[in-house]
Amino acid sequence: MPDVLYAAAEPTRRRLLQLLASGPRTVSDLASHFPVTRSAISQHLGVLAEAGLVVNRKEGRRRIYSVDPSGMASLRSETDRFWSSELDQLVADAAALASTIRSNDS
Amino acid sequence: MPDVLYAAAEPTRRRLLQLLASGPRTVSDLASHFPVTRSAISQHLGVLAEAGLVVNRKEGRRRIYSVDPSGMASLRSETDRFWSSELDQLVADAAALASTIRSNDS
DNA sequence: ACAATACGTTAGCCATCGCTAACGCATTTG
DNA sequence: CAAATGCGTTAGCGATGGCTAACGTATTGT
Repeated sequence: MPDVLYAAAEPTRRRLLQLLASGPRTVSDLASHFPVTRSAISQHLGVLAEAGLVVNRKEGRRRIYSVDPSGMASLRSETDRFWSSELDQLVADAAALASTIRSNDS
Repeated sequence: MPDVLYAAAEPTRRRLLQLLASGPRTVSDLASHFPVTRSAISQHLGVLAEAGLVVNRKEGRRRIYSVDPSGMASLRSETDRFWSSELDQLVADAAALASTIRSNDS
């Protein structure tokens, strides 16, 4: 049970999840959006599946991947747990300060 | 300019950011919360600094690290950009389905 | 049956990562 | 002044990561 956040952090896998957000896709379809081999995409999908973020069903000779909502929910909760109230506060203060600076532009 | 999300994903660095959320801390103070060497922590802090997530000021012979609010804000925006409306919808549906199942418990 | 398609799997390469051990540099303390 | 403290830096090691090339396996089309 690998760390979902760690699995989702890799740039290629992030894009894969975003592509799958619009609906189920085949491996070749997904691979066509990347400069790397289909094999590489297949391995990335394997990592995502192992982390519980995607599932796949076989349909004829194609394998169709889709997002696993429950896995994504646990990813969501883990990121929410990271953004503690203190961190949120810091970010909010930074945003307020930035807008103050902007309003001082000459 | 390394990928902020990738830099923040590493477990030790995540905890470092959470520790720093409660306020500025010295390197030794931070290192005391981990099973690894102070050198390792120092290098992790270097990665976080390079990603713009933390800053440090020298105070006597101690170096005090704190969260860089603007860097954390960009991390925040990048995670928000990841959670597209489609992904949010999937997670929300999963939560609704889960509660439906729970209410069917015997 | 045979070729083509849509995959997964594996070996192997090279880069990166996290880490420790050892050292060096400034700063404070005695 | 010398010793101690608080750090950064570096070399080097083992492990992991992402990738390609090559091959194996179902499944479909002709």
